[in-house]
Amino acid sequence: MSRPTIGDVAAAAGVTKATVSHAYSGKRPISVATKQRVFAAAEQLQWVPSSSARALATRRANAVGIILARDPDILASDTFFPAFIAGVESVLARQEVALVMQVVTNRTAEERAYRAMAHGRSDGVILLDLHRSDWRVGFLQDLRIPAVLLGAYDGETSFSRVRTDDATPVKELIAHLRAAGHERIAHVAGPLDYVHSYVRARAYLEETGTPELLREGDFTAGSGRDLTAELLRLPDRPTAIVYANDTMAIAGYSHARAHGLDVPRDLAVAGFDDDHLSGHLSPALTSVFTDPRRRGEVAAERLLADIAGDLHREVTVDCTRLVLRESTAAAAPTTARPLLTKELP
Amino acid sequence: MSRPTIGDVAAAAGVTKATVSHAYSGKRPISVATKQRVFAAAEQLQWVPSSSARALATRRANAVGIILARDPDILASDTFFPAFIAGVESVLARQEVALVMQVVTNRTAEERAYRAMAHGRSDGVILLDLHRSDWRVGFLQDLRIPAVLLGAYDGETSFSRVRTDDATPVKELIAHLRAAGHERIAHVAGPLDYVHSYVRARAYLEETGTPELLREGDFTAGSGRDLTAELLRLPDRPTAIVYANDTMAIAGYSHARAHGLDVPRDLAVAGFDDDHLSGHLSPALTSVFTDPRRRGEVAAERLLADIAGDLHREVTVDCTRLVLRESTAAAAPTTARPLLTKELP
DNA sequence: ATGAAAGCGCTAACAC
DNA sequence: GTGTTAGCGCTTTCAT
Repeated sequence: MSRPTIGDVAAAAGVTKATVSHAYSGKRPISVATKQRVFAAAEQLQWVPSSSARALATRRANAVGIILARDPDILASDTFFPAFIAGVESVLARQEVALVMQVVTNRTAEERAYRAMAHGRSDGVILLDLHRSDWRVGFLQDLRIPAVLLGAYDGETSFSRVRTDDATPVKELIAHLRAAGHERIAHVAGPLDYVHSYVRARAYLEETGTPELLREGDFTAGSGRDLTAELLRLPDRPTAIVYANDTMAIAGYSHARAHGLDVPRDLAVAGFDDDHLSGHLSPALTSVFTDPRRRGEVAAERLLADIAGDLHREVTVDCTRLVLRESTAAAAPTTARPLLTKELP
Repeated sequence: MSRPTIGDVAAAAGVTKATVSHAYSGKRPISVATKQRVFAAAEQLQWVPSSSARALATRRANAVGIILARDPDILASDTFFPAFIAGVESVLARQEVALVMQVVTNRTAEERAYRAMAHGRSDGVILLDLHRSDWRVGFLQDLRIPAVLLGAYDGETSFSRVRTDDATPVKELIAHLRAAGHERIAHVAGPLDYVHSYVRARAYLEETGTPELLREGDFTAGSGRDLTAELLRLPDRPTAIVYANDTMAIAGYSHARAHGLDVPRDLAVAGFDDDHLSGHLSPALTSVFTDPRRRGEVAAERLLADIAGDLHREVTVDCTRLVLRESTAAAAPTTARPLLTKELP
């Protein structure tokens, strides 16, 4: 006995396949009596419509896709991702839409994956990690598949965008540090071809006007450590550093402390994205909560709307929030303490 | 112009659909010349086979599923999950198999989701978060869909299992603490109906024989804090606590420190799962690295093998590793310092 | 209110 | 080595 099909249910209920189909979809009136017979038969046979057959017939996969062109290692330590997915899923679950994920490692595979998404695997995709000039935007437009872009993508596009204001919290952070007396404030950015990194870095520059204190990292702990070391070796070293994520911030302040600096007394430190452990570090890390979960919800809602035909809208999610903690608590030193002078707190 | 189909390619290449199909699948010999014409036509039309049509015809979705019955909030702060997915994906990517994820919030939705997986959405599923007696095992057996169980599920099943030895690192940890002089060692477990929590707790009991120092948490920071408070209020309080995950451990030691205890001098603390920030806390947290990435790879490989017909095997992944750090570094106190006596380190 | 039949785009017997 | 012809299990006209 193989899996029951709609034909089996129809036979059992003494009707045709069309009736069974309509009993469920409600796309035409079915008498209560037969409806009941159909449901009973389906229940009894444990029938579930085949999603691939339905997908073929309706040209709807009832799935949306996310393709990640990240190194699996980076994915593994990413704090943004699971929360974002959780948000996406909480919306998709309501409509019984599935999420199809694919991680790819090169451009060819990525194109093929997007093509597959457009050709039956999914009804639309969410684009993450946008580059300032992102080939995927034009590519997907050619593929004519609905897409939602996460982030402040500035290029030409008619896709829906879900943006957040990353600039404001950076500026607030700097204002906060300034108010505490800091004058030399550095920024360790993420890769600057990412729009989100770029926006944060630009906000930093607009607010401070000190490009000589800007460094481009890659979100890994290693780059956080190395660039911190570089900044602290500067003749006129910064007394505060704002990092583009918490991982780099932690690695950075660990380095500073290992070299005798006290955080926040000798060096104030702030991260970005508010990792769930950041409040538990010691000193607790000032960060910017960006509500990835909520952004996932909004992106999913926006995509479903696009798929349903309500096209091309722009949504701004107001969800970033500065979380001030000990790592930026103290007043800035009047003179920067020298590095490499080991001393106990 | 709509999306090109295999028929369009066939027409353009001057052959039939079957030839196009076979040119790609290699399931029957096609002359080099026509093969080239076919590929050229496909390339020119940008044709990609429709995955839903193929799925219907072959009864293969070329996808595997993971269904999570977790609260989205828990998912969002889970350190295991992204790394595991990364591992799964790195294997699936090679075969161009997609990963279909669904998060469900109740049993009905969960059953429906598994049924959909079995009926065209996927070719097999990976079961996470196994309970000691898990209804899904029988359910999926009835559905006759390949499945791989992650963890030391002991119930009756013919599904493949990917197990790890969680007991040994717990015992090693306790031995380590004992060697440092600790005599009262407590354990804050995860929910005991989860097999992995249960196995760890049982190992703890076998090694210590002190059920009075065992508490059942739920992996959240809140439960870590509350149960730590409870343990520290004990007349003869523990001098060391082993937690079932890092989040509870952090919350626990933060609580202890807020009440005047020094970690590790007054209380040694160890976590489990080695969150990527745990090495950067201060004191750095002793934990057990469980290589979720590798387990994801093995689970995916095992599932693909099951799908391919190589059924029902049991794989043990030897990947857990004790990571000793400062939080368990110091010698145990000869007498436990009292709680609530605020004092500076 | 229901039935009959024609696809959706592919694969797989079965021919030759 | 290639063409022909049925399906896969649904949805959706077109009838009645």
